[in-house]
Amino acid sequence: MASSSGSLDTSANSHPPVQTFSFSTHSSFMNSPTTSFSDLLAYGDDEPSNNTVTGNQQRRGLSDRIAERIGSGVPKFKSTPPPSLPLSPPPVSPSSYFAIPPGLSPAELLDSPVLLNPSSNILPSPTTGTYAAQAFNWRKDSAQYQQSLKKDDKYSFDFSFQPPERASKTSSAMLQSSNAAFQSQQPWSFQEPKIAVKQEHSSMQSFTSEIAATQMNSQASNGFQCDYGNQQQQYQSVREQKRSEDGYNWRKYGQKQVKGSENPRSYYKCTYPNCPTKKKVERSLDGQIAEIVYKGSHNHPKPQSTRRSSSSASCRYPIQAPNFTMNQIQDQSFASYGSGHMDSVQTPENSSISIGDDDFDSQKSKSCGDDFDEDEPEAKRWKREGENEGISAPGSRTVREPRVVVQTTSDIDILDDGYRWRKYGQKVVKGNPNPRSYYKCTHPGCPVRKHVERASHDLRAVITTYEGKHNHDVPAARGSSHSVNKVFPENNSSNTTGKSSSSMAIRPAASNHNRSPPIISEGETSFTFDMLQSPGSFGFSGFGNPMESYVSQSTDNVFSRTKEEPRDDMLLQPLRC
DNA sequence: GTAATTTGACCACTA
DNA sequence: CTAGTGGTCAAATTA
Repeated sequence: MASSSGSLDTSANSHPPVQTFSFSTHSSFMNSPTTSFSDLLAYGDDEPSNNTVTGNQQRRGLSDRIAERIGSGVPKFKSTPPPSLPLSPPPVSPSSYFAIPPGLSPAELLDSPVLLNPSSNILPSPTTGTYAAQAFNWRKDSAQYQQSLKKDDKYSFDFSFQPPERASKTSSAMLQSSNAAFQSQQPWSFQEPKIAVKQEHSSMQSFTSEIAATQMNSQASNGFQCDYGNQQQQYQSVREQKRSEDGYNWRKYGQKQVKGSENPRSYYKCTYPNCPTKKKVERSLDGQIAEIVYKGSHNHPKPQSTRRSSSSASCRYPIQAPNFTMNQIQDQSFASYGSGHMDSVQTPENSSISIGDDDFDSQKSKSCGDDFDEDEPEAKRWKREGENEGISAPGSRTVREPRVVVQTTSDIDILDDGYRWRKYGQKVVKGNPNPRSYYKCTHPGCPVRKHVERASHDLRAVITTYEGKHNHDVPAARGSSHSVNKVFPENNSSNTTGKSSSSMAIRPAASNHNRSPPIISEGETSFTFDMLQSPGSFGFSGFGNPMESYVSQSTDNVFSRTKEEPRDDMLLQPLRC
């Protein structure tokens, strides 16, 4: 993938409104006006390794970066924790892009795995990277940024934009950031993670997801509790400190060069006692995250924002669990994917992922993708593990099932990911009673395929697995926003072989600019702010279907849609605290 | 001195 | 059964 260094940026202004999403303020939960978007952003960093980055680097103000980029430079963002975001007033009124409901911090939104999707249509497709792209373009310039950073693993991946000053809280700031985040073209687009490097994996796993996931987690654990008030503080504090990317503390317990990838893979465990969550991070040589895969779900709330100032280990885990945490939400939604980044956020329940080994196997054997071979094993394992670990504690869920808007695919569907797909098969694979639909990208010569199935564990969860990379751009948007969606530059890089992993890896946003907000690749869950706001609580109904639901920014009510799944039946139900 | 990271070795799983 | 690969352990190293 190309890291688009710079390219993204300036165009920021140009962000298509489409991407904009408005948060309608109905939800109480979002009420805290204070949270700034930047905070959100700040929340993002995930990499454990951040630590290594020098403080300066890490701390480097986002503003600086932005300045670099927007004005002049491209913010480098990558590994280091994005320092603060000094958001300069958005060229365009943020509001135009979207309004954040009071109480809801954009940052949170960003954090939320579910990215906001301006257009309800948008599905973050792993392959396309739909969401991610926009939201997470930040990293695009990563290369540059990285350079500035250390190159060894130590990079901090902090995704978080840490606003240097809370000033950023200002709505405008928030807006901007949000915009930026959501719009690929945002002024301060961050570098793309080179993730792209491994697009194969990345397609599914981009860190975007991670970010999102993590963010979500953050929110979940910390934030999404009904009382939002605290969050602000948390975030704030967080900002100041270097935070783990996803908000959790991780201990690296291994690193290895895996076959099929030039990128070393690092293994991390959540430092929280007895927390089974692990994650694997592949970084490109330049230090950018190429792939992140979460395994298991956290059985604890996210560490408080103040979290680890210094090293990851020190993180503090809040003892109290949030009343209503994203985790819960996630349970439904993200959890299903098992280990996705979402997992990180998620509670154990989450881990019930449905992607079964079988699935992968079947893919492989069944001709789905060549590439799968490589990925599969891992994915399988993790999935498996995830399943085992998986916990689904539906019972605890507060969240109601989201209303799912199903995009039905007829012959050719334009899925949320912005690409057009032709259904070419359907099958029940071992390990999952639910039929798996198989789709091919309709673009001539494009090898990308994907299959979608409902998680066996949780019908609400839809598992979408992408195979291959798109060798073309996202088709014209079907709705306004769509064009935006494409997140991942499938096209870009060299790898034609994209693998999609079903694992919930987060993949960094693709370089493509015009894409929609960050995406959780696998989970592909998004929810609209509306959802969030939706009365009752977060309304994260969207979460119900982690992968499936997307947030639609659109003013409409929230509704998550299940990706492809024909779950019409599902209705969004507002979450309640 | 403490804590985190690194790194080689070992183990388990799959083909 | 063997080889290959990935994941984890744990001692050594580094910060």
